[in-house]
Amino acid sequence: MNNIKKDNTEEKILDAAQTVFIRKGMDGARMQEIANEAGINKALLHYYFRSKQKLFEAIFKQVFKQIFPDIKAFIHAEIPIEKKLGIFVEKYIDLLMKNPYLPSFILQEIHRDPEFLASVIKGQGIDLHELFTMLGKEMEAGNIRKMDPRELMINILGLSIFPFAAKPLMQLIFFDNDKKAYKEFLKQRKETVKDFILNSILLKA
Amino acid sequence: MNNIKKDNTEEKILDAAQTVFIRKGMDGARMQEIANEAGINKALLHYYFRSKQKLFEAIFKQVFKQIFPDIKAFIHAEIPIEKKLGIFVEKYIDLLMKNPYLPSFILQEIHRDPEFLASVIKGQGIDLHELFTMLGKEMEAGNIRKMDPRELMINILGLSIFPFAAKPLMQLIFFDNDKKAYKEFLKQRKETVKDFILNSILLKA
DNA sequence: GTCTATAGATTGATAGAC
DNA sequence: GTCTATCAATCTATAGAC
Repeated sequence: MNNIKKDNTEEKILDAAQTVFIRKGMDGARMQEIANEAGINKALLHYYFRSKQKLFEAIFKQVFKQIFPDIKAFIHAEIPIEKKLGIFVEKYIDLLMKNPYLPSFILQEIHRDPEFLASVIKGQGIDLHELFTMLGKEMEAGNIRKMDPRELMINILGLSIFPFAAKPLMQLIFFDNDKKAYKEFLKQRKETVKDFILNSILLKA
Repeated sequence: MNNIKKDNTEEKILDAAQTVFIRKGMDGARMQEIANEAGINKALLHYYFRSKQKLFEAIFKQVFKQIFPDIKAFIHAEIPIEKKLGIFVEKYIDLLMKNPYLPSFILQEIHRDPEFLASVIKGQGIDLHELFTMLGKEMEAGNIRKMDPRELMINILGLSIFPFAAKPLMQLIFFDNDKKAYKEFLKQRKETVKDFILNSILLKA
């Protein structure tokens, strides 16, 4: 009963709005284009969602949840730290390969309306305390190099996200605009990013 | 004679346009706002630059040059590779600290109009061949771990750029929205990013 | 609930005086 | 070169019929 794709109007609008907003951003998106994408009329958008702003906020919240993968599940898993980090990187890059336009959309909107971003984050109750203490323990135990855990997290995110956020530019200057080659490169990064990080932080016995 | 700030109208327009376009992007920027910022009238914008599009293109080209620092100067310098990479990272992060909104602006626009991006890059004649062969030689000589030089470059760029591109989000979730603390964090990254990279790629003798 | 038609507001661009 | 006034196009939002 769960996998049956709803094809009621509200669902169609949400799907269409997500597509258009991610591609064009809040400023660039047009209600007409969203209506076309949904195969309905412009007025219906305002019937279901009061305004462009409200529709956008619904989409942003929905999309934003996706960039916080389910990390709690494996923070306390009984596996070595290098496995944990490896799984995180793989899951994250997998997510980005399925939604390659997500990073640039988020990066754009967090600058456009930081106050709204703050309200969304508050509403999500994101808690990174557990993550940091877990990393701290691994450093104390001498398993990984001692460093600011926030630095480590931002490095992991940067290495994973940047090639997607900057795709058109990187593809152009480093891969001669060869789409296939760049896609292959991104796929391989599930391994190379993992190696790059572990080579840097793992303390060789 | 060189440091005298031109205060003719064209210069004022270019300065104002850069400020507004970087803050709002092409779609979000308004000609009225640029005119206000420049302290002149809207009609004058169209007198100097024919259209919003032409004005934007002038700004983009101008801004884009800044993200390609003068690397040729030190590619062939007679210093060890770890020094070279260190200098590159430091220079790049310095540049970003002076222009913190540059990354998000570029990332936004390369997605919005990739064809224009391609024309700009062609016009700049960017050549990375020398850089790659230099890195290749260092790998052959056993000074750094063997890897795809494009991968190494993208990792360096990602580690340097991402914390600026994602500033509002990172500052919020990792630093409790403490502006000062995040700025200090970014400053320290001139060292920590360098360490993170060298720890990963340097082959210990 | 869904549509057509249109109002109301914003904005890029131009005309014309000085 | 610079300004005021205004046009023309675009876009969000609403009114009203079905």
